[in-house]
Amino acid sequence: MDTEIQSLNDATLHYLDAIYRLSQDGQPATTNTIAGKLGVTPSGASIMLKRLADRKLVQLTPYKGATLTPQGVRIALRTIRRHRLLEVFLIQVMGFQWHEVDKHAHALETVIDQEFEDRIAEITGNPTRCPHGHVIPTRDGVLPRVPDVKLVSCPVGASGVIRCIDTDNAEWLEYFGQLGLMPDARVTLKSIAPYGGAVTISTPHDSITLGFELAEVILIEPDKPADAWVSPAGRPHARHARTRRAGFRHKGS
Amino acid sequence: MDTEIQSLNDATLHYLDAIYRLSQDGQPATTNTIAGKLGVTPSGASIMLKRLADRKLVQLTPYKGATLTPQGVRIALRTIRRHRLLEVFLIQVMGFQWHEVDKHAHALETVIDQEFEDRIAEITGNPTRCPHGHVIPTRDGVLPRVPDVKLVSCPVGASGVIRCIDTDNAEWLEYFGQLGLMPDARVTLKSIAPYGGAVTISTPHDSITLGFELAEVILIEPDKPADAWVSPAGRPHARHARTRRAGFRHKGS
DNA sequence: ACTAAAATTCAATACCTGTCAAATTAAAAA
DNA sequence: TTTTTAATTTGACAGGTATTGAATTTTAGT
Repeated sequence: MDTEIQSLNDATLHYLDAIYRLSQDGQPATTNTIAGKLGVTPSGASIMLKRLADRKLVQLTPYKGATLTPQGVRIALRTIRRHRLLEVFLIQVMGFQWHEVDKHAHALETVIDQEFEDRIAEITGNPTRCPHGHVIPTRDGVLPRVPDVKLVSCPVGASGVIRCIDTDNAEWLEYFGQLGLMPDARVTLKSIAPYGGAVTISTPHDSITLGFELAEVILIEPDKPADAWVSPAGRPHARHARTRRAGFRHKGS
Repeated sequence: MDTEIQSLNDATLHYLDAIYRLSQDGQPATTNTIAGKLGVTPSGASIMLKRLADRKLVQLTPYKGATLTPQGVRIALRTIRRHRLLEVFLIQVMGFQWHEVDKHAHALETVIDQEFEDRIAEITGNPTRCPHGHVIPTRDGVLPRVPDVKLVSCPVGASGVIRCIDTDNAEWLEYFGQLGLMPDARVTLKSIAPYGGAVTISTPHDSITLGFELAEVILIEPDKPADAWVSPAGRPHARHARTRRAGFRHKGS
């Protein structure tokens, strides 16, 4: 009610956007990663973080990192909604390719207003996901939960439907596009070489091998819920990798 | 070659845009009018003008006014092209109304890049005029000449086709829209009350009376070229009101 | 030509976002 | 625990755009 998005400028919105995405894993966003994502020096980011904290948009613990306040989250989700709606629009209406839209959406997301956002949403048919599969926050600022899991955290043999290619790297996206690895594609995980090695996937047409780093950004909705997966020893896998550092533990119990 | 548009920021582009349009009548744009158009104080505009002059984008004569350098013109025309293409796009593709588009185009014109401009041009079919009828500069920076003349500078009885409603006042535009006074409408000038009084116009359907200030923004392409008009005394009218202050002289000789 | 009014510029200052280099704090290694 | 390394913050400063209010120049009126 107090701080409204119209009164904030590009820089602020981009910071909030970045912080939101970097802290989605539960960990606060660090000064360094924020600076990296925004292309400024850590000093610059540090100064700006303090300013945002003064404005009660972020919760800052010096030397530890930043999280958004509820205010900050609201604004970040608004910007993220605009970004993702724009991406849909840019592909659907303007004929851009999916690896081109992020940069344009980034430039536009901070200058469009509510009227424009609403118009885009209407024209594109109120989509719930962006072209890469990220969930679009609703108009009233809710980010719906989805059952997406990392392909590489599924057991070998698992199959499902790609829901999201979770990267903003245009080159990677172009490559994924060429391979047909995009939302709605069916995939089966064939093998993962140990210690971050190559990942082999099959689609109805192909067998594809990717580096681990690349494969890691593929999110799927598995045919069987994660709960049903059973490890060789007969124990169910942990549902989320969130609370622990890695998705897999290679040592028993 | 030297100063490229990508390296310039919003403020600079908006200034160049404003100066271009204010100096289109041949007179340099004054500090005051620039400030007024941009919503800043004259002091602010003055400072900025000096900065633009340092960058060789404007030709500044202190206390007299500013004109764009060829560099400045190039950039202004680029921005104006983007603005007007965006206006077409906003109506044609996004369904906005013609009195709404100026503000959105203004916000967007400085953030889109060449690729985006080209895409819009293509989608909208490379229009030559914006929805209000202003000529769109070509991609290589040429503003085509058109035979538009002020309706109120035509002799009573003249008729023609509206080519441009030359204002960015949203309320006026909405009103003109309601009256059907927009590009392509046929009109005949019925009367002009002297000393800036009411102007009466007829369309195929209506007879409309407007205040002089409002009527002044209507530009038409007359059925007969201006050269053919003959004043009561038998001498042809001046072709352009440019070199003199007013379109009309009420005193003889 | 002289004065009053209007337009313009200047001076001092502010805000925002950034930089670099130095100081500080936290985390990791020995 | 001490030392080394990495991450973060601070300080000093810059660039860009604005403000207000005072000084100046131009224009218009008598």
